[in-house]
Amino acid sequence: MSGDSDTLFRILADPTRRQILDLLAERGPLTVGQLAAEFPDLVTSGISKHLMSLRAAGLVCATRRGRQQIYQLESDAFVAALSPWIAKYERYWSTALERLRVLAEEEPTKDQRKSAKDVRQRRPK
Amino acid sequence: MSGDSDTLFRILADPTRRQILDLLAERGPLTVGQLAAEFPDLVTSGISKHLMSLRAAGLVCATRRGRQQIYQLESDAFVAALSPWIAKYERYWSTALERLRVLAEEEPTKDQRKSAKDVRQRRPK
DNA sequence: GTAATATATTACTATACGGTAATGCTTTGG
DNA sequence: CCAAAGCATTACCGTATAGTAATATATTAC
Repeated sequence: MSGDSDTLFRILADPTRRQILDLLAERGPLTVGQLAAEFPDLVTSGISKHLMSLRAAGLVCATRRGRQQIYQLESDAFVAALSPWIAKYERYWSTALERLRVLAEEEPTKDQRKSAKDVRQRRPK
Repeated sequence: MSGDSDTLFRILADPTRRQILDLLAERGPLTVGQLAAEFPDLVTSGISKHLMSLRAAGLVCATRRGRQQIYQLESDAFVAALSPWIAKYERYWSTALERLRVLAEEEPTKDQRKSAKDVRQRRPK
């Protein structure tokens, strides 16, 4: 059932791992050293451990070149792993699916969100 | 940066919280007791704590009716919180976005993906 | 009024997990 | 061959957190 979602979301829970996925997604295949260079506060072996987790989850794959490993996003598996979960909320997404492209073309750095708290549903007595 | 994604994915990391979101998404507003009834292995106060977390994250909201609280999905905030992250992988999704609807229109409950043409009558040996 | 129901809160425990340091294993370079 | 580079693996530690039990608070029922 959701047995696979468990590992997926456990993997995605860590910000370092998410950032690794981000880097691989936007910059293509990278070695462990190149990835570790993006995390000055972390030790290389820590990055390696994260990469092993991502690899075990099938979200990335690696090919050796000499003494270095080149990691890259397993985009198909990545999408395939998340799609079923997202599909469960399809009716909520559907209105936003078109906005997704718009949102991607606007600057994604700024994070201004309007408060959705004011839409309080009132219950008829 | 990704400061808000951190809390979001930390919330989604727990399978119980994800299931709560699922229930609210597919069955509409529910009370704490109704939700707790879906988790026989857990104590009600545990569910209440999860609901507090979800509430603090803005993913659900609650309205009181007498002595019971009715929780419901904050679908707008939910979509708004996830969209920026999903948008980062937009080019990987784009090929799958159309498949999302197809995937949602197939029965999402059953997870048998074997071809139905081989299902013929079983013959005892 | 009192008792029972429905939820929230607190204190506590156990486990999981991210991080580091140390070590090991290949591969490249001299 | 020897040393260094690049990465993986192990052992260990600190902390975050999911779970429970107990208690608290508010509302309905009697």
